[in-house]
Amino acid sequence: MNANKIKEREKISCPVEYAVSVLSGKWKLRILHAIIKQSPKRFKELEREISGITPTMLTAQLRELERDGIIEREIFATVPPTVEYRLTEFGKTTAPMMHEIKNWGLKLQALNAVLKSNGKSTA
Amino acid sequence: MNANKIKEREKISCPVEYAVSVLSGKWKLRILHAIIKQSPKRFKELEREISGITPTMLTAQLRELERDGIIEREIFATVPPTVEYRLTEFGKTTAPMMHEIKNWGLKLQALNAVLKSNGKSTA
DNA sequence: CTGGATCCCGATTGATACTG
DNA sequence: CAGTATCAATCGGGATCCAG
Repeated sequence: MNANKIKEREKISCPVEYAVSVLSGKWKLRILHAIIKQSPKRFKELEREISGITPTMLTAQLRELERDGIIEREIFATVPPTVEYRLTEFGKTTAPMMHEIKNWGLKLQALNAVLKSNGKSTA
Repeated sequence: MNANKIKEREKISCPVEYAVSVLSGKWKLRILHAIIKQSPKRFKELEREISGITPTMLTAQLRELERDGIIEREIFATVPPTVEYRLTEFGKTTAPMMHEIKNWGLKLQALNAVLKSNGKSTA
C-alpha cells in the first residue's frame, strides 16, 4: 500500500536516499521536467510529451507527486473534462536540481556520442 | 541483458530521460554520494556506509557505474584483497547535481517533519 | 575481503476494457 | 478528455552458495 511507502520513508536519515524515495522510477523526473518547462499542463499534454508512458502510469505517478506535495491538480467541469497540473510552491524548489540533472544528462549524451564514434580508435 | 540496456539508451533524446537511464534504481545515487564524500573508497566502506545494500547489489551497481564511465576500480593484490573505487574525471561532473539532490532531500525531510508534527500532535 | 553465479519473489509496469 | 479497474508479465533486487 501507499501508506506503507510513507511509513518506510520516515525511517530514512540520508537526504539522498530520501530524495530518491520520492523521485525514483522511470517517470517522476520526466513528469517534473515537463511541468517545469511549462505550467500548468494538461493530462493529455503530459502524455504526449513523455513518450512511452501509458495513461495508467501517468495517473499513478501524478497522484504520488501530488500526495508528496510537489504538484497540484485543478479540475475544470468542462465538456470534455479538463485537468491542469502545476507545481506547488514546494515543487518549485526542485527547479535547481532538475536543471543540474538535465545538464548532466546532456554531458552524458555528449560523452557517449564521442565514445560511440570513436568506437575503437584513439584510446 | 546489459548490452541491451545500452542499445535502448541510444534511442533516447531527452537529457533527463538519459540521466535517469543511468542513475535510476535504489542505489546508484547513494553510491555516488558516498564516493563523492570521500574518494577513494573501499568496497567494505561502501557496504557499511550504504545501509541496507547487499554485497551482490553493491557489486552489480558498481560495475554499471564503472561501465558508464563514472567511477573506476583499482585492485591491490594484498592479502586480504583490497579494491578502491574513485570517480573518473567525468564522474566528477556529477558533483553539482548530487549537491542539488542532497539539498532538495533536506528540504523534503524538513517539510515532511513539519507536516507530520502538524498532523499528529496538537490533535 | 571482494565479488561471481543462481534462484526466486513480489513490486512495478503494461495491456486492455470500461466510465463520468 | 481524463481517468479507473483488473489481470498478467516483466524485472529489479534479495538470499544463498561458492571462489580467488
